[in-house]
Amino acid sequence: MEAKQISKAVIKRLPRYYRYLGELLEDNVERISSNDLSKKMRVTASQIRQDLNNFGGFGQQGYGYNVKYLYTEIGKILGLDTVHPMVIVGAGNLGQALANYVEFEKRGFKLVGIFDVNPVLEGIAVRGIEIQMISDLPFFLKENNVEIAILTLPKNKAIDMADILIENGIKAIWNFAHVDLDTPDGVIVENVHLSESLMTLSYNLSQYRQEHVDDEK
Amino acid sequence: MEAKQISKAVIKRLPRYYRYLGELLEDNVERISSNDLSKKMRVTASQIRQDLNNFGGFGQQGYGYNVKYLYTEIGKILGLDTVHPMVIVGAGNLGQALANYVEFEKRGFKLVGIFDVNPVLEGIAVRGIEIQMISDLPFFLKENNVEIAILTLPKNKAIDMADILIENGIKAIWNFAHVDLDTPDGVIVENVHLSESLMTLSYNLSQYRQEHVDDEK
DNA sequence: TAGATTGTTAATCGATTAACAATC
DNA sequence: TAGATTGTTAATCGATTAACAATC
Repeated sequence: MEAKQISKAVIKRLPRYYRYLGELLEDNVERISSNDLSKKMRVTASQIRQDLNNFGGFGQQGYGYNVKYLYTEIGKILGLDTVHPMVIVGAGNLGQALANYVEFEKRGFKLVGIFDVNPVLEGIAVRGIEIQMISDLPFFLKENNVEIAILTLPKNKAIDMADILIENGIKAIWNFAHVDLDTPDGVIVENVHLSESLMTLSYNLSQYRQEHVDDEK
Repeated sequence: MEAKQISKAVIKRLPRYYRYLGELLEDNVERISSNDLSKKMRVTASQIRQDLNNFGGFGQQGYGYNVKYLYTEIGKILGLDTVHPMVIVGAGNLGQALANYVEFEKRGFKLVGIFDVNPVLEGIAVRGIEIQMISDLPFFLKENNVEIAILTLPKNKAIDMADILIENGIKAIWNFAHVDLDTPDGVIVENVHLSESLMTLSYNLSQYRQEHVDDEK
């Protein structure tokens, strides 16, 4: 099974390739060279060729890459060729907003359940899906073969909930809580730390201003 | 003004240090060594010391780092010691969810306005702030000295809106639209590409399953 | 003073870019 | 066949880790 380990940096770039190829496909572009793509994406052509060759030779000398083919192949690599049932755990503002994100469905991420710890929310429907209590979770996850959980609970509740999710067979947590979850081998965590992203923005803003103090008259 | 350029990797780690130090502070921990912090954060002590020394010598030999002092200093570096008025542009589900994120206010990010292009939304209040139309934006931004815009419009509208924002003095865009914005020098973009994050999760999930096919009986 | 721990230099590791032979 | 462009090796660049002298 020993596939050559692919670096995280490469993986993080794959969805962006996928997005650009999707746009080219919509524009009915049939083929593209690494050089042309590199100009669009503002990366080096060398990087594109290196990245893609981690997964196989998708191109053809003298021709470039077939857009449709490459798009499909990257989709497969990203696991977008199968349907992933998902649940949202935490039906607050963010949880509800994500529940309404129809984009995900297009990529095979199918929301099948929404859960919360707050009894007040029980039975309220979000995009046609009724919010359930955590007590119903174990049965529901098994019944629906759910592997992905979106965790949008506040941080104090998120840690315990992660344990419950893992106990009940969840294999991947998309974590929006401001904590680092500690999970066993075989359970993946992908963090979206919004406040950290905003702080990075803030740093860059302050930084730029400091560097250009002299510019002002 | 020529400060040594600090790498993006370091910047991305700063908010995480800030978060851990904040937690230590809450737990009334007075000092911590790079070694102890490294165990908590699961990074090397060497990296912590290297990272911090980009900004100055915050520690003391034989003692370690004073938690409160270091927390404050990193806060300053991140620009959290000043108030940043912000507007949300795009009052859909995600925009409204972010509007309700009180966490941000604690860090100095103050939501002052919400805008949308859809006339139906005009006047509706989200957390006490009435949604305004884009026509009111130029005056509002100047009046309130707004430098940060949260862009939560669909991608087809986001590009034009970014131009409008920049024309009206916005210096930083927190971009949730699935496009790469093209901005002039001096305007910062921080992307939150949710679908790309979810695809990364999907890749890792598929990958792990493939690598462990043999494990199943 | 002795022990602890930083700040910083040097060594290693990994990722990006450049170059070019292979080949469509 | 000639031109274009990939796949891939080699060179460069940057980031991480290790080591240790400086110093509290």
